[in-house]
Amino acid sequence: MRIGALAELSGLSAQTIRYYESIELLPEPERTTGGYRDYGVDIAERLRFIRDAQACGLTLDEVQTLLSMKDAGLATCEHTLSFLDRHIADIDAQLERLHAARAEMVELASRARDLDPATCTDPNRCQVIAS
Amino acid sequence: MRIGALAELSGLSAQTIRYYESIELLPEPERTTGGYRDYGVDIAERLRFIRDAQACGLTLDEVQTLLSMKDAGLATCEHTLSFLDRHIADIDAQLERLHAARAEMVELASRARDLDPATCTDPNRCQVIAS
DNA sequence: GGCAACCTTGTAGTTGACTGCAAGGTTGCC
DNA sequence: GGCAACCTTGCAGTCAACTACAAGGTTGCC
Repeated sequence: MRIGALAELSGLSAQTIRYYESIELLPEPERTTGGYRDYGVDIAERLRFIRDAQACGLTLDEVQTLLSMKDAGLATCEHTLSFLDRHIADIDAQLERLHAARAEMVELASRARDLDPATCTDPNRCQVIAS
Repeated sequence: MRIGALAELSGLSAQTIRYYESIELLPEPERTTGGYRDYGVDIAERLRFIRDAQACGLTLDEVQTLLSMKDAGLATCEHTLSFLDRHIADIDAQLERLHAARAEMVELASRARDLDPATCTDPNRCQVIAS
C-alpha cells in the first residue's frame, strides 16, 4: 500500500504520515523499486492507536513512549507502571470534564429548542453566533 | 479579587487569564484605583466552563461562540442548534475514543503488572521508556 | 511515448494556545 | 519611606502539530 492509500484508509493526510515517520512515531516502511513508501496493513492499526491516544490528550511524544512499550514487549519498572497509571487517571479526569461539558451543551441545546423558532427573525442575532 | 488570586483559584496562570481577556473570551473586569484588574467570584465559573469546553476539543474560538450564546440568552436559529448538536456528536465520538484508549492502557498496565517485577533489572530497558 | 496522478525530499510557514521578558507602577507591611 | 510581592502594558518567542510549496522522479494507462 502506498502512502496515498494509507492516507485514505486512516483519514490522515500523506504529509501527516510522513511527519509521524520523521518524529519516529512510525517505523521506516519498505520502499518500492521506485523509492515509494510501501506499507503493510498493520500500520493502520498503529495509526488508530495513535489517534485514540491523542484523543486522551497525550502528546505525540507520550504516544511514542507508549508505542515503545508495546514494541518492546513492555517493561515492569515502577515508573513505567506509574506512567500508565497517571495517564489512566488523566483520562478519567478528562472523561469527567467531557461529561460535564456534554451536559452543559445538551442543556443549552434543549433550552434553545424550547424557545419559539418563530422569534428567530433578527439577522443580527444570528450573526453573533455565526463567527 | 486580583488576578493573582483568580489564577490561584482557577489553576490558570495570570498571563493566561490576560490572554483570554485579550481574545475576548473574558469581559474586561473592573479596575482598582491603582489600575489592577478586580474580579468577582462569578468569573471562576466562566473559567471552569472554558476548561470543560476545551476538554471536549473545542477551540477557544468555538468556546467563545458558546459563551456568546450563553451571554446573549441563546438564539434558536437552525445553525445555532446544529452547532450544538454537531459538538455534542463530537463529544460522543471523543468519549468513545477515550474509552477505547483507556481500555488499551489498562490492558497494557495489567499485562505489565503481571510480569515478574524481579526481571526489571536492566537499566537500558527502562531508559527506553524514560524519555 | 505522452500525460495525469501520484510520489520523493527538503524547507519554510501556519495555527492555537500560551509563555517570557522588559520597564515600570501599586500595595501593604515593618 | 523602604522593600518585597504583586501588578501593568506590549511585544516577542515557543511549542506541538501540522500544512504548503518547490522542484523533480515514478506509475499506469491510452
